[in-house]
Amino acid sequence: MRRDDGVVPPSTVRVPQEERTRAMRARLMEATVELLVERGFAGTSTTLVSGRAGVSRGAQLHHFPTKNDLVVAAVEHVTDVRGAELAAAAERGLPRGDRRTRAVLELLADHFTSPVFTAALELWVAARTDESLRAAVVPLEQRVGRQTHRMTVELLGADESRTGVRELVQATLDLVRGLGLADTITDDTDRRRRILDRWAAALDQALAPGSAS
Amino acid sequence: MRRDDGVVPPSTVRVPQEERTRAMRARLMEATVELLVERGFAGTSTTLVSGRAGVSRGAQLHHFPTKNDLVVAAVEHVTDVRGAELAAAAERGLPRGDRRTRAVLELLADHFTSPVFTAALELWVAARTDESLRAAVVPLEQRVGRQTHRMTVELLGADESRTGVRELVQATLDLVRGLGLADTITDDTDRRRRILDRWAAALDQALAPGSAS
DNA sequence: GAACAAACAGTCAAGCCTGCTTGTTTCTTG
DNA sequence: CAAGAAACAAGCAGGCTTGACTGTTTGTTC
Repeated sequence: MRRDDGVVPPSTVRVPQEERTRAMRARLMEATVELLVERGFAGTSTTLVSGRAGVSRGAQLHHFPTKNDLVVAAVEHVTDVRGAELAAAAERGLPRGDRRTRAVLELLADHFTSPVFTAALELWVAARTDESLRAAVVPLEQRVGRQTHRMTVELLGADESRTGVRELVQATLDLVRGLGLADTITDDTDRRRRILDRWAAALDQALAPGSAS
Repeated sequence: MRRDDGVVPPSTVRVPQEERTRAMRARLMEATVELLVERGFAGTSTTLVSGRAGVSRGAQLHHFPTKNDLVVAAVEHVTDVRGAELAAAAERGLPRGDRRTRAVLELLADHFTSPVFTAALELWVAARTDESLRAAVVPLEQRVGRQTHRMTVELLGADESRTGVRELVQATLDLVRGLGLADTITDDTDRRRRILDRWAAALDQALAPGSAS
């Protein structure tokens, strides 16, 4: 038996157990997302996850009794992380003038083509035909959806009190979701760029203070 | 051994073998789509398909040597059928005036929330992580995508020679794809209606002869 | 420092899925 | 009408996955 294989801190070092537990859960969830992206939901066996995370099978089953528990927790975890990253990126630098809308769309499109989206897609599709999974995914999705919507409204500086504005923002999010889906099996970057260019123009026109719905 | 269980024509009746073969393939493909919708890709075992189709396992393997062959053929089959239905529906009745755009969107949205879309979604997601499956799905998807695009342009009466029009049509299709995805785990009918109302307005404004990109 | 609880490691059995193999029926061709 | 080829039926074996079980180590509390 080797003691130190470079992954897990050797037990001779005193580390608070709570901290180790947290790290172990994090490794499990991250390994899960990686495998979700690489192999899809069905291809993500719990054995594979524990192997990649460097966590024993027993420990894994202790933290996440079932595969569904593990996968839902993993997607929720990375979604939160990614949401924070997105907010930070928006905070850092967004142009102020008429190029702002386009920049926001770029940010959203990046988000909806990231590994996080891919993992979430796998989860959605799996949840469609798995009752218990869906029960966990639907509320998660609603929460994340509302959050994303709120952020988009803010970034675009849209006035939701005007009729139709809310729907336009939602349409924008559904559009990037559709674009994200198209990008999963084919590299769609060029086409996406042109579409977003055009949609940014249409959006600016529709959101402009002067236009009526 | 029962002879006539009401599913397969009894062999005492003389039916051209070519016809029986065709019917058997059709039953297999239809059962595949049904199961794809009900249970997802991973849940669609070949045994289940042959059972539901009333076809022996040997016959199934004769027609479709692998699961991938079967699934791709099935989705292609229903896609063609559905495409024809859609064209027929468009042919029958579409308003002429300013409500035409909205009606076209309705048609598209119906298409992208139908069982056919669900089955195709399962196939896409599965193909993402299965090399051989993707090799078959990508060309199929391109063919269908181009066809849908062409039809949409025609139905909308859009002038693709103008810059940006092509991109708006594509955006519309990506939007309904995104809406279709959202509809798979939650009933999204009301929200979709409002979004499409608003999108139709934006589209009419952007496609109007007078507007510049 | 001793006892108790939680976390963890490794093994195992049951169940299922895929596709191959063997044997039978039906159609076609000379 | 006979023989060969194609289509079809059914069973089966190998491989994999899931989650449960048993025993050990680590941390906490009195």
